[in-house]
Amino acid sequence: MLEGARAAFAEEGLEADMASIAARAGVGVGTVYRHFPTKAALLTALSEAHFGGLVEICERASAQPGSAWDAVERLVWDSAEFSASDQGMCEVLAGAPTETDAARRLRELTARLVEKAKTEGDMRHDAGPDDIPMMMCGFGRIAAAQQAGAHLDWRRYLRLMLDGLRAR
Amino acid sequence: MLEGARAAFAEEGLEADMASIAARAGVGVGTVYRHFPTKAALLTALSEAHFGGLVEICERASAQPGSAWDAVERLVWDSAEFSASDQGMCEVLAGAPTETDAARRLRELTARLVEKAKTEGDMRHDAGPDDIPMMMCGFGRIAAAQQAGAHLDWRRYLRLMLDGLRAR
DNA sequence: CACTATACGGAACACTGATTCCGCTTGTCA
DNA sequence: TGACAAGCGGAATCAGTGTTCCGTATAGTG
Repeated sequence: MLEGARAAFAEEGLEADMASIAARAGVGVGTVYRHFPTKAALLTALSEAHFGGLVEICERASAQPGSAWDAVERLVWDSAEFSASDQGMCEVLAGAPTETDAARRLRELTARLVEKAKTEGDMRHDAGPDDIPMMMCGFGRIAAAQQAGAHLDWRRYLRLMLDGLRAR
Repeated sequence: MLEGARAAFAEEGLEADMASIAARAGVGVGTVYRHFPTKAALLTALSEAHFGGLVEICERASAQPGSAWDAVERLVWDSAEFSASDQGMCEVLAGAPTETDAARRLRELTARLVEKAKTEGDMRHDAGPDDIPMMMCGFGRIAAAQQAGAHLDWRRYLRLMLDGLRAR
């Protein structure tokens, strides 16, 4: 059920309609509504799961040996790879800051890492706690556009952005 | 008429409805349709005008004395300032690449400037012709989100991005 | 097997927003 | 002044999509 919805949002973006979601899940729309009261609730559940995955990626990156900057690069690339093929989640990343537990956790973890990388001298001294979320917001837009056919390249975007964030 | 529509899109974004547009123009919806066959046509006209403004900014920046890199910085900041307060145009910038004369012209001008800045050695050697449009795509998303209340900062975004684009 | 409870599918409904259309106003001309 | 044309406003219409509801199928039970 969740899997079908995920597939629908992933391929069609957030405007995927309930009929399409239900079809992919192999059920009728009524059945979808028996599990989730609204489309928004369904999307929230999916987003929360995705952000949970991002938190895990972030924790894994933080735990790895090496500098905080290495961890930042690692989490950014892994998060992007984890999200890029999912149009729906890219649109969520590009949207207004999500206010769920996992999203808050994520912001906290990235802010901490940024702080550490600054004190280690690898990140520009004026980096702020929201720079990673901001970068991922832009990433979401560019990845979604790319998936929709624009000839943009999110890997290139991240390369530029990370270079901009690194200490000179 | 165009002015009313511009105001509506600027404040409410692209989802501003025809009733709101008509109201701001001080006319009925029928009158709007007497000038533009569809909402999309109206938006296209507005976009074309905006891109015309961006082309002008770009030409002015290119013509100024100084390095090509200076011109790039100038055009990026001026374009952003020119667009940031208009939610509708930010969404257009963030959307799929616009296919109008002015937009194509703009891509051409920025690509030329990038090429020049590279040969002058101020821009990273692997910069591509679409790097400026890509940057402005991200800008559009972040500026629109900021205007909608998110605590993001498009000036900061551009600062990072430009630093990423500059030669080390 | 007959009966009931549960879950399901998808047609019907409700709402939103773009587009159309018609009666009315306003200005022009004889 | 009265007939007519042009332009206008905004109610009516149409279409797309989220949500509800009900007849039907299924599984469990005595």
